[in-house]
Amino acid sequence: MNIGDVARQSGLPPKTIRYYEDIGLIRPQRSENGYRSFRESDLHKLAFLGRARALGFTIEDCRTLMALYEDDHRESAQVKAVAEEHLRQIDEKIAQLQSMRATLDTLIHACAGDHRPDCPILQDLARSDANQA
Amino acid sequence: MNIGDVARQSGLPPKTIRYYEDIGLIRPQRSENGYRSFRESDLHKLAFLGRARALGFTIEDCRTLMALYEDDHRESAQVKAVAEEHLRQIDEKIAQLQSMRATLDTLIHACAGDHRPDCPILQDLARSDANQA
DNA sequence: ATAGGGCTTCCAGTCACTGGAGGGTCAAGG
DNA sequence: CCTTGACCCTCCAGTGACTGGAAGCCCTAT
Repeated sequence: MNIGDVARQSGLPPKTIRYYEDIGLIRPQRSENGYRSFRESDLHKLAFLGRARALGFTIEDCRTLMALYEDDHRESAQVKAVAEEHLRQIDEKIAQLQSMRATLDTLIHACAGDHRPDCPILQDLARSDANQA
Repeated sequence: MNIGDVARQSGLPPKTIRYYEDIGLIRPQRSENGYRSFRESDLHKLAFLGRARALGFTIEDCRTLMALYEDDHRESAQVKAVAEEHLRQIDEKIAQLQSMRATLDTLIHACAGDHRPDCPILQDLARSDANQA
């Protein structure tokens, strides 16, 4: 399979697939003409990577998860630990975003949004106390 | 005021302040020794920027918001539009994260997390259907 | 022979900083 | 007067995970 085929089948752009080879996540063979030649196992790995990335795992997490996947002597606790740490980080980010969202929503509702210059949003951003939240 | 003073007062690292000058968000004067010399108005702007960034606005949004802040003929509708667009993006991101979170949480709960290799998390990542969600 | 599509590599850019090297400035203490 | 330490300066490179584009080769069909 050429890169275009695996791109279609894995849903990943060719650029991304080349990048994954660059950073050593996959090692496709080469045809005589220099084209990358992907086996089923490469496609499988790319699909794995695509799904792990879709769950928000970092590339380094993906590397770890793939290594665990290919390690017959893994313990599921190792996988779970990676996933739990990631979940914690997601929760943190969600909390951050929700806090921003709450402030922003309040400000937006306080703003008339008309032709006049008076604006509570700008007033809040420009307020002179030191509170960064 | 030197950069250290404004850093302490604004809560922004000196590096960030220099960066903001680089990209034209502020224009502090210079002392004879070459040091940046910040006026109250610079400090005010930096505080404004810090708060806008804390609400998740991009640098380009900050630029727009600062311009509006300094424009006596602004209409609050312009500010509100920027804020509303940003809110939409935050909501999108929250939704994405919550969807990841849900999947991840399910997988984590399905995983024993013991010394055995069997792991529903890896099984899911390696499943052979094309569903990327 | 040429046109098109696909493939290759390499370089640069994204976003918003952050770290570090290498060096100048200033006030205080010995 | 010298040194120490805390400042400050610029410039370059790196972060994460790609993405865009240029320049050029390969392959098939007309």
